[in-house]
Amino acid sequence: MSEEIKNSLTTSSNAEYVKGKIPDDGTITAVAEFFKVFGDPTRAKIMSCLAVRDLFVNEIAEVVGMSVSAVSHQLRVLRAAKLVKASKLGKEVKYCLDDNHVMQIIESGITHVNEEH
Amino acid sequence: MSEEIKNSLTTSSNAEYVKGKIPDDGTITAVAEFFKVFGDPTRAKIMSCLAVRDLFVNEIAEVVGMSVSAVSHQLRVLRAAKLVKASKLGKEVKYCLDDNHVMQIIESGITHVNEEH
DNA sequence: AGAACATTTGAATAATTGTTCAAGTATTTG
DNA sequence: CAAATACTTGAACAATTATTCAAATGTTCT
Repeated sequence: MSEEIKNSLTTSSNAEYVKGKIPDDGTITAVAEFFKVFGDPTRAKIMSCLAVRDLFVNEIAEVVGMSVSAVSHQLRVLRAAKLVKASKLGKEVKYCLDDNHVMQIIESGITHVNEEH
Repeated sequence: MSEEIKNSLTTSSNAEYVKGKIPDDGTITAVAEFFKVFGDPTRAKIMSCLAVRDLFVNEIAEVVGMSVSAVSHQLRVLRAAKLVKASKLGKEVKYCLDDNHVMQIIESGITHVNEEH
């Protein structure tokens, strides 16, 4: 059978079927955007810290071993993603995890990387 | 009480305590690396497709609306991360998800972005 | 062997991103 | 009020990355 006829019967309809089954573009973009936030070691480490205990910015900086400025920049990203929450106490700012399943997601990542293939 | 003395009692030990409780740097880096792969809309879409049905490269390209070359480049990333698997059938290559909980992770992402705050 | 097809690969380019440094805001303390 | 502290912000820079384009590989079919 010629390639042309074969394509008209199989290839196109296979793609068409899948197109109708996957999430819409907006959802997929949002999900990718969400995971991108986890995809940086500094941010992942910050979230791991806050899973243990609420901390001030300078404490986070000490734990992750980076400048306060660098940490602050990343905290802004995490705040925008609604993954951490800030509360001002005097001149200090205390940060905590904002989302119940943040740590659940990180842990599923840890589970994955600890598996051998 | 002076800041200096206060710091020697509280700030440092708080950071020290958390340092001992978080995963080691290697694990955190690996986890971040893992999530980075999910953090691109093209790759997320490709994985969503393969969750529906195993597909050839040209079919994936048609579904995601990108060039075969661009898709092939991303498939290489996904293969390296052991998230998809390739099998050659004649001159075509069929791809499928390689990992049981790939879709589980994407779905936890979808759940998150669908939640209102 | 040669043409057609499916996929991969490498180099180039444009865009995004993480960190640093310097300066800014806000709060407390002497 | 001035100095010190805690944090944020903006600009600049280096590094990474996604896509495109052209060329290469490998397979099937005549």
